[in-house]
Amino acid sequence: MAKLQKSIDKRNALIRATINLVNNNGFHATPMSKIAKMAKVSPATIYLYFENKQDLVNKAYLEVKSAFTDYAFATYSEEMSVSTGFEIIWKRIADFKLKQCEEALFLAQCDNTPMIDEPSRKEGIKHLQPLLELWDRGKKEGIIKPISDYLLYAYAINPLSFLMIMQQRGACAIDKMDLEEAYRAAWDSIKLD
Amino acid sequence: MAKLQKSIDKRNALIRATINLVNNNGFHATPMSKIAKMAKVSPATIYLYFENKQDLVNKAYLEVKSAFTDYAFATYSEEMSVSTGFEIIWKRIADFKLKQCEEALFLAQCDNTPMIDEPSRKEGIKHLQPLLELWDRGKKEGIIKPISDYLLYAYAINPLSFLMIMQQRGACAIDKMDLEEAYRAAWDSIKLD
DNA sequence: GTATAAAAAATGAACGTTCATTCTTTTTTT
DNA sequence: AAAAAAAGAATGAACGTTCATTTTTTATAC
Repeated sequence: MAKLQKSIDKRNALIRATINLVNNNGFHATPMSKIAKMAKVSPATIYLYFENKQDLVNKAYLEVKSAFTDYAFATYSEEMSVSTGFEIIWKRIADFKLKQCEEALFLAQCDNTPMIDEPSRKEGIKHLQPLLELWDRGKKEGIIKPISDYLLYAYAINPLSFLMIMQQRGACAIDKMDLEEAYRAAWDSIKLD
Repeated sequence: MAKLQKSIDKRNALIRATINLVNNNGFHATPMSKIAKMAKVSPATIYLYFENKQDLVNKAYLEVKSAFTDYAFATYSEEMSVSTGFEIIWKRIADFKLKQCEEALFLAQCDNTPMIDEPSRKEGIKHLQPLLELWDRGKKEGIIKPISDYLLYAYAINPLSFLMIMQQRGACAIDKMDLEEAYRAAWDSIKLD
């Protein structure tokens, strides 16, 4: 137990260090030596936990993505109405993106650069399935616009990524009012009529 | 003339090569030697045109950003009504983002990573001034929601970046109908009432 | 509990490679 | 023939990864 515990701590420290450094410097400007230093570990030790640098960043991506979607769907259940379900999910996503900025910023960087390899990227997308199913249901019930998931995502979810980045850079502060407003805009842009 | 012409050609070739390679590999995974090769130039020659690699990518960013905003505002004039002006600008932005994918993708990557240094990033933002002024006017006239420019941008413009990236990755194809729909959603989410 | 040996985990130094940049020479332009 | 532009080769630093050892943990015997 003690042994396993310790290993998990180190693994977590490595992932956290990776996220932090990649956020500030980008993937290729983050040397393994710095990751090791921040995680208080020898560079060689990283290779006991991960195959190589690419594997480290892929795993970091997938873990953060999982944490994100787990959080997003934690209070949602398929019995909810489409509009309630969407509101619940949207607000959880907003919460995550604006409060767990470090993780959210890392995901944004992963999604906007060639940093993550294609298989891991594909794997990451799968985690959004519950949202896509909700949208499908909404389309069948005539509540949500019959347009592609990409368009729905672009209108309703993606604006949150932009706001998160701006807030993270200190360009603006998003308050509760803003979020209420943003939620309404999101719902208005995907609901039918 | 011949000499100057030749120089500008080489400079352009270097910028284009940078954009292309950075899009596919990221900034730090794009060696000067490859940029030189793609531009059909010796690595040493790059340093006759740019101070160093950072300078090269900063200048590439600023030039693409200029091209983008020039295109966005080319058919807009301040005499137009707020709603007409917005429609004109929005559709030009959409046009640029979805047709000049290479440039647009490069900008997205610059805006979402620590690749560009802070002064150049600040400089790049200035180019959006006409849009911000239009929004100011709209707010004063009671046509546009009295919320921060960041929120307006997040709702109305940023979704286009997401769609561009998805289309570029081959995940989806955006057609004229989609764009008409997206425009309406954009306007609905920022207009007052 | 304590001593001991085998196994596992962790380390710092070293290796080979790659890269941004510079240097020296050659080619082109004036 | 002088000056400017361009080139390829060279340089030194930084990087990802591996190697040879050392330290820590685990398992076993008393």
